[in-house]
Amino acid sequence: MRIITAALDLFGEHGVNGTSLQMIADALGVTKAAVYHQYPAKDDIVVAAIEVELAKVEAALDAAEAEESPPRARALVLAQVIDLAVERRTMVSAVQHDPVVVRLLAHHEPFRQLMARLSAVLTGPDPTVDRRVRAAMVSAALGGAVTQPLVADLDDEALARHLLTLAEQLLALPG
Amino acid sequence: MRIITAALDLFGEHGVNGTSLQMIADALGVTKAAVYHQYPAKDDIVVAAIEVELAKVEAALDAAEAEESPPRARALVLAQVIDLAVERRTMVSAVQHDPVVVRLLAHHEPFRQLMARLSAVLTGPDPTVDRRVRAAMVSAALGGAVTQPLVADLDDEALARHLLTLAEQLLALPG
DNA sequence: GTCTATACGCGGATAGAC
DNA sequence: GTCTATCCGCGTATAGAC
Repeated sequence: MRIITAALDLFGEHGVNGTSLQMIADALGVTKAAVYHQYPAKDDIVVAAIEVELAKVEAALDAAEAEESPPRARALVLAQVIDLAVERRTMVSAVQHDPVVVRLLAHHEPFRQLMARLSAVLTGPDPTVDRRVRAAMVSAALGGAVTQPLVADLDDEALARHLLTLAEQLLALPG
Repeated sequence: MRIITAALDLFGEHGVNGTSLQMIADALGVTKAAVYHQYPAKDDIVVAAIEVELAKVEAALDAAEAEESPPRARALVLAQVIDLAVERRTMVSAVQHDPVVVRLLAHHEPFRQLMARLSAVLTGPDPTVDRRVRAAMVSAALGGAVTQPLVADLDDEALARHLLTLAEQLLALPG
């Protein structure tokens, strides 16, 4: 678990390919071999790290899907996901687009289903093309906006508040 | 120039760290040494590749900044940038968040100025916090949304049209 | 669980011939 | 401009002792 924490920080800063097992071991003050004892291969560390983060998204989805009203479900998920992204700005944005992560996730069925659930909540029950593009934009914007220099000076609370308002506004369909 | 083209494709697929000079050389059907003859180091290839792409953004900015009306300038830039992003979906999204690229761009003054100009056009002459968050979201959304599975089935023209409408909507300030 | 030691390949990079 | 050949370091991974 300490390995996962250290790995996520390093992945965020250097990317997965840019993070060696030596770096992870150094961050923990142990040797590479000690790390290998817990995870037989580097990919296993990556998968475990992603799972930890996605578990939080899954919890948010579970709560949201218990809601009756789609707009209310959407609001719940947005608030949670935004908090997660804002809290760990660098890591979320970097890992989300990392080619290694993308490849692992594309082949990982549980993750694909999770993303499908997230998309469904964001688009609502009637996923027109317009709503799908909106949902895609919001997904990308939440993960990506948090690292923009433009908003680097905003504290977490303020950034999260603005993002939530604007994401809601973009998803609401006065189009 | 062929090197840059090949490199950009590979960077998009594997990330910068995941792309070796051997891969680039193989893609061109030459040896590593031949590549080194034109670019003394890998970083030089990365910088050159980024410059090629950013030159297109710069051209759009030049045209836009000649406009009198800020909203009209914004619309011009948006249309251009969206076309660029949609046209080369994978590459733009991957390279934009690549840790190596991010680090190079953070230390490269011409790049920083270009990004500042882009931000200025997106926020308009009065960059309130609200407008800055909107601009950050749009920046992130344009580069990131194009690779979302949600919109993978849309053709370039349709995706670009929707993105432009929604980006405009998000930037317009009925907030 | 953690260590030392080591294998093996591939990474970036260079020298020098054609 | 492109080649062959080579250097060196670091990457992942394993073996085996404590």
